[in-house]
Amino acid sequence: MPRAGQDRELRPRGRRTLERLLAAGAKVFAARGYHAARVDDVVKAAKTSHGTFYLYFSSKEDLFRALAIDVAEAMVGLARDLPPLTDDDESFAALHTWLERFDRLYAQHGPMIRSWTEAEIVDSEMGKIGGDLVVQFSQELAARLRTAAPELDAQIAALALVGMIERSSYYVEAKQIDVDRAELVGLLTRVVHGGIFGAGDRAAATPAIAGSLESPV
Amino acid sequence: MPRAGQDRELRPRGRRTLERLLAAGAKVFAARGYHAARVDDVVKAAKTSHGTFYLYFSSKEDLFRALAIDVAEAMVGLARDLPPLTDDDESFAALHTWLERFDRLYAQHGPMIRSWTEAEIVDSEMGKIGGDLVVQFSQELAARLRTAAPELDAQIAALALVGMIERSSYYVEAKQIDVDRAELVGLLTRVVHGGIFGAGDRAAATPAIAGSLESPV
Amino acid sequence: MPRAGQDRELRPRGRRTLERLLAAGAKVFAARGYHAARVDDVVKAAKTSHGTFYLYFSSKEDLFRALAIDVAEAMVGLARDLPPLTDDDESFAALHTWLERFDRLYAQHGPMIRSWTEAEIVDSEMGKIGGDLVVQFSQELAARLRTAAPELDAQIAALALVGMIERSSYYVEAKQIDVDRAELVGLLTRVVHGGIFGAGDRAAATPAIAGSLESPV
Amino acid sequence: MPRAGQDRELRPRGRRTLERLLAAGAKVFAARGYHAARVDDVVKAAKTSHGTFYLYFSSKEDLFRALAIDVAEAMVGLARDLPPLTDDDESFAALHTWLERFDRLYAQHGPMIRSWTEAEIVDSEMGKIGGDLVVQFSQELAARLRTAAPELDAQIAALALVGMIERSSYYVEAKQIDVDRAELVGLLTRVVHGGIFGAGDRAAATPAIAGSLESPV
DNA sequence: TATGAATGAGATTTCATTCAT
DNA sequence: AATGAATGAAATCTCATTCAT
Repeated sequence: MPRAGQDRELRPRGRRTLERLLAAGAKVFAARGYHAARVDDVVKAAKTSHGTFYLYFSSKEDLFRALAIDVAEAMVGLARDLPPLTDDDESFAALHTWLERFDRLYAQHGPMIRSWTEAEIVDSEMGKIGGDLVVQFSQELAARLRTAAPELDAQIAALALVGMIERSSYYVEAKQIDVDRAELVGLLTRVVHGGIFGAGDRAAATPAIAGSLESPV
Repeated sequence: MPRAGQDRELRPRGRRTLERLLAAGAKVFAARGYHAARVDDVVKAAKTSHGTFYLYFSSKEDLFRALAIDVAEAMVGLARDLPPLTDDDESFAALHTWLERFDRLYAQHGPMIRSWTEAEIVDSEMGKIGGDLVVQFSQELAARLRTAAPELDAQIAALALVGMIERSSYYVEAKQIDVDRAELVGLLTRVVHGGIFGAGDRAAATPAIAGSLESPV
Repeated sequence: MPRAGQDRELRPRGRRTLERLLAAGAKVFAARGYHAARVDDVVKAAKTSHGTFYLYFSSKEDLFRALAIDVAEAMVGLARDLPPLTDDDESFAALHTWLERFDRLYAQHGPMIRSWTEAEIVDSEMGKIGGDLVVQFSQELAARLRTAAPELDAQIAALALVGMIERSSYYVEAKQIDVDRAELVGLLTRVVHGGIFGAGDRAAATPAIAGSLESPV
Repeated sequence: MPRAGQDRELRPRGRRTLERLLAAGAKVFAARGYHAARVDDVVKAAKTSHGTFYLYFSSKEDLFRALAIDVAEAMVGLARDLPPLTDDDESFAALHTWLERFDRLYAQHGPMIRSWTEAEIVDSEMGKIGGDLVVQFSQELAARLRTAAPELDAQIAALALVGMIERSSYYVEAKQIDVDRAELVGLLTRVVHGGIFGAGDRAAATPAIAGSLESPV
């Protein structure tokens, strides 16, 4: 019995069925999240049957993984295209353009990315692609930051900035707050740039601080 | 049967049981996440019975809500204490102190907040609490920003910064990345401050941008 | 520990509590039926506690039995008062008066009587009182019928008539059909009387019938 | 999951399973009554699984309803065949034949009807089906009565007679009393006929009656 | 290749009854 | 005599996965 896996040889009919299942999965996971998504929802949306589903995927998680990998690849590709960061108008414009691409990609894949967190799938195959998208993203950004703002801890700064970008898009996408996308991108560009190049050395202003963390709450 | 709700009159014994259940809930949700958490895990951790659980909470979700509201309240309280923002060392130090408090609170409630994100997608009411929290947070921040950086759209900027602060803590807490807490707080302070006061007007650098959003993907 | 039973010595306070529980039980069983009635409903209605309930009754069934016995006694008392039946106006009027009493009693105890069937409590103590109310009732009626209409099988006829009387009241009481009580009683009187004294011998009209019962459906 | 409802398209296998479940339901409800019947009993009797049960019925009540509707339909069909009633031997014989059919149908569905009574109290929709049945029955009878005995209130008389017929069968079926079926049918025929045509106008015998209803109990 | 049907472990929830004060 | 709290067996229902055709 040829078990699961969408990488086996497929004839045209099978290919179409696989496509339908993937599309249906994307739709259902986006609409209901990983846990609330029912295999039944997926097969109904794909106009096929349970039996067929398990012909193409070994489990619900397997389908999710297939979809997540696509998203991850698109996102990792984007991360690689992050422009070098310098304190001039050209770099600013390039960053802006890049954030626009991010925004569009997020608009497309946001729901899946959100389900991702929910799915909590820690898995080797997924790891191969990028373990965590955020890590990949922040590593790319960190590389740019190391030359752009050597006085910042590139690793942490990258993390913070990726968090900002992702969450802003998330809030907007989830419609928890209603703002204009173009404005958001414009603002993000300025704040990211400002955060990197406008973050002067205020060491003098925080002398006793490290210690205070150890003081009682 | 005296149905659910932890707001009915309680004797010492009942109060203790309630406390045990809340503590157990926090522990279990933190350890396994909302979906994987079983009422059975909770009652075992609280060393009580299923029946007793439903004496205090009408459902697993109800318990989660009770815990989430506690967290939300603590967080909203913190938001109110956000200091005014000006471009000087004093404000910088105040922001730093505030971010330390945020960090500690997040360290305390992080696991719950993570489960929250997970629960959110399925449950609308839960989403409302979470959404409200973000809104409250960003409104407080927006109020400070309006005077601090009038050239930024306060609403959006606040959203972005809240996203950054929250996500950074989230990533760290989720141990996806291992960084020193004090360093994170220091960096966040600098990037937030820099993002606000270092975000000069680069309008000239983005002339054709609005249009580009309308171009096909 | 002085277990259950409402027949133990009771001080004034205890007596009042018992009374409240009985009243509450009557109300709750009437409103929701035996199975849907919750001990909790009863103790709430009686403004007392679960613990107290089991001080007076050994179980939910025990309470039901206590109430059922009261009803049964009232009904059996009524059955004994059934007047002799003769084919004259005097007897007709007496029957009418008796059916009025039945109607009133049923209005009072109907809900409990209905729960009775539902409760399906077959029990020795209950048996002592009357096993089945219907049996007692129809026996009394059968005794009157034996002299009134010797050509009818008194046992069966009594059963049928009791069924008619009880069900009519039931339908009206359950408001499944809306009719005037006085009219119902008037009509029942006429039909019962007519059924007894107007049921001439039509043996000739049913010669081959007994056999037909054995023919296939 | 293809949710419940036995009206979806079914292949032979599914049809057989459905049949098995219906048969098992009838058996279990008959044997234990509505409340004491467990879904587990049903699936065991049908030699299938819980999961399968819920594939065909959304709940225990749903199964009961399906069975009840079958019974109701059979009964309503019978009601329609009620012969016209006139005061002669032919009509008497026709009524007798009809009551035989009723008796057979009741013998067949009696156990379900008994469970019905039990379920009715709790469930309103079920009550509606039961109520409807009585209404339909008595309406058919009332139509015949209007020409047969215009001096009786057809509506109420029909109700009373239906009550008698149904309850007699019920008592016998519930084995509360042991009588010969043929004799019961014979007697019912005579009493019904007598009740209709032998119920002379005794208005003179009940002058003060209406008022007496208003006197205190 | 496809499918409808079946499965059953496991999750949540209820509620009569008992406990401890 | 009274009570709030606790219990846990038992019931219903869900749904990812496998079976049989």
